[in-house]
Formats: sequence, C-alpha cells, structure tokens
Amino acid sequence: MTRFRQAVRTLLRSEILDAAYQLVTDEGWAGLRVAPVARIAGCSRQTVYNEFGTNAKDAIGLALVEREAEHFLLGIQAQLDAHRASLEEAATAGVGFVLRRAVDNPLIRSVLTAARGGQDDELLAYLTTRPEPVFDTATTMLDAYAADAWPEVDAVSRSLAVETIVRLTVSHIVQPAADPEESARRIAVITTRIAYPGKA
Amino acid sequence: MTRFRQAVRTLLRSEILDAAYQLVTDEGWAGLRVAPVARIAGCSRQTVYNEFGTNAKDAIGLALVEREAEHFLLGIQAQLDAHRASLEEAATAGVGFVLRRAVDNPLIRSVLTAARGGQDDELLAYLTTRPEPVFDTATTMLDAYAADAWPEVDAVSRSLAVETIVRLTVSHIVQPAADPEESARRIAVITTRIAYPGKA
DNA sequence: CCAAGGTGTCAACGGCTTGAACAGCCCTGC
DNA sequence: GCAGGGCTGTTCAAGCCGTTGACACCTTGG
Repeated sequence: MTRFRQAVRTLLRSEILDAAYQLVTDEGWAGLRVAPVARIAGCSRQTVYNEFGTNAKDAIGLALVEREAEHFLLGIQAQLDAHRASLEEAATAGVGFVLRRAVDNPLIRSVLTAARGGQDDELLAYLTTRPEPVFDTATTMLDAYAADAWPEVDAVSRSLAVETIVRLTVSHIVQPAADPEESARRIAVITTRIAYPGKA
Repeated sequence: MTRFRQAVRTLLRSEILDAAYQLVTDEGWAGLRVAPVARIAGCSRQTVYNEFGTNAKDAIGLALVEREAEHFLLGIQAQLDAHRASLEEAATAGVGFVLRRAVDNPLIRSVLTAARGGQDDELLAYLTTRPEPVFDTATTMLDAYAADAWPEVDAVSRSLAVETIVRLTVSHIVQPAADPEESARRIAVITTRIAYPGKA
C-alpha cells in the first residue's frame, strides 16, 4: 500500500532474481534449485513461492529474462537518443549495441552454451519458440520511440520495420554472424528500406 | 532474523533518514515534524516511532549525525590509505578532506547557519557540548587504524594524538580558520609532534 | 481562553515471512 | 527391481511488523 511496502516487494524480487542470476550463470538453468535461491537471496524457501507463485522456477526464469531484456532496452534507448537525427544510424547503433553486449552477457552465454550442449533450452525458448515476452516489450517500446522520433514514417511501415528489426536482432543473438558491426549495418539497411519504401 | 529482514530494516531506516536529511537541509532542524518525515519516507507516522522509539525526533537527529560522521570516516580511511607511508602526510590529507567537505556539506551548513541565527543548536550540540557519539566513533576507528599503520607509536602517544586530531578537526569545522589546507597542515604538525615526542 | 496543530501511545487489523510438515516425483545406488 | 534420499509444490499455524484510527496531552497564537 505505502511506498515503503512497495519498495520492500521490489527489494525482495530483486534479491531473489540476483540470486537466481548468479546460480544460473554459475551452474546453468537445469541445475537451478529453489532452496539455494532462497538461501542466497536471504529469505525462506516459502517466501520465494509466495512471491513467484506455483511453478516458481518457471516464473523466476521468465522474470529473469524480462529483467535482462529491460536492461538491454535501457541501453538501446541511450543509443537511439544519440542518433536521433538518422533512422539508419540509430538502428545501426542500437542493434550493434545489443549484438556486442549479447556475446559477453553472462546470462545469454550460459543459456546458449547450455542449450548447444544438452537439451536445457527452457530459457532459450524465450528467444526462439516462445519469445512473446521479449518481443512484446521490445516492439512496444520501439514503436512508441519511433512514432515520436520519426513521425514521417507511417504507422504500417513503422510496425513492419519494428517487427523486422526485433526479429532479425534476436536471430543474430541466437545465431551470430561473423561480425556484429557488419550485422548491425545490414539490419539497419533492411529496416530503413522497410521504413522508407519510396526512397529507392 | 534472515538477511532479507535485516535488509528491510536497513532500508526503512535509510528511507526515514533520507527524508529527515532532506527536510532538515531545506527547512532546518527546528521546523522538522515527524509526520512529513513519514510521508516523504513513504511509511506511516507510527512506523517512525516504532523504529526510533520515544522521542523519535531526537533519535533521528542522533542517527542523522552518526550516519554523516560514518560517511566522513569512510572518506577519511581512503585518504589515510593513500598516505600510509607518512603519518604527517596522512593526517594532512585526512584533516584536509574533512575540512574541505565540511564547508559544503548540506547538513553541517544547515546546522551551523541555523545555530548562528537563532537558538536551534540541538544538532550542533553533537559537535560542541555533547559530541560523544561523533568523538567515540572517530577515535575508535582512528586508534585502530593508527595501531595498524604506525605501530612504532606507543599506545599512550597514539591515544593523545588521536584525541587531539579529532578535537582540533571538529573545532575547525565549527569555527573555521581562513584556509582549510593551512589548517590541515597545522593540525598535522601538532598531531605528529604528539605522536613522536622524541623527534624534535 | 480556546482553537489548532504536533506529540506520543494504544489496540485492532492485515499482510507477509517463517518454520514445520507432508505427499508426489525423479534419480541414484544397492 | 527397489529402497532411500533429495527436491518440489502445497498447506497450516505462529508470529513479526507496518498500517490505521483514535485518544490524551502539551504548546502556541489568535
């Protein structure tokens, strides 16, 4: 109810996710247990279930991915703000930022390597077969940003461009091409052509 | 009991003290009311009393001063670490750091100006007539540090030097001389002579 | 003199954490 | 094959703690 209570809830979620993040990057998602998460977070096991409900492990995985995505989105916004004048430059900077950070992001590394080795692809699914959480957040933010920064692009073209840049970027995270910078430039060209169809 | 619970208590105290700090620097200690503190801290008035007990206002004032002192002590330690080789240089750096920061520290400024104007010297008393909380913390920390860094100074000389440097520094905070750097050098000389009585 | 506002306290309420216990499941090792 | 152990998901009672509203008391200013 009060702001302090909300702060406590936020703190609790944060502590639990921090603990889960650490355990996932150390030992992989498959080896994650609820009890160690609670121990490292400094609360009881039941508190984790109270906060994340039944199937706490899945909810933690989703929250982990969402938080990481939100983290990326903050960085992307900074990149876009620095290249607001040109859509293509902004796209290059934003995608380049994501691809560069993705290769040394502990969580993504852990998920990718684990999935390549065995069948531990539960978290990877949020980037492949069940990417709605990430896609929705990213497209919503980017669409709002694009509508504000490049109003000359009509709604349909904007929607097409945003969906394309999100899907291509995620694709390159999961299956990286040789050079992140080159990939970013290519994605930016594609996005720009979709946004400005007349500008042959 | 659990680490999370402790974190919640710490957070609560922190929020309350932040709110009080803001109100004191804005409107002075005399105008401080418990209700606004609770409102800004984001909790109920009763919670403030639960946390700080009867005479909550006094307890908050003490906690405010102690936290500020602790903040200074952290900075002092960094200065000492950077000049561990020479007691005089370390003393100059430490005292200089304190005197420089003191003149633009919002809390100290607010307390000093309010006390010079009216009779609102309740907080100032922690630096003048009732300085035990600050003195005790500072002397304890400095004595331990000195025993570790300059073991060649005997216990009696060390105790004398630590007490002197603390008292003189606080005196210069309340009643600043012309130049903080010059004051620091003078205090350092005095302290060094007390610590090494033979080294005429 | 009294109205207003701040203080310190209390009891009831409710949310939330905790610890304990239990059934179901999976895996390991005998 | 099977017994044992570890983990999961769930429930329950107990207790802590913040919140709320009310109250008596004091100080202050019109």
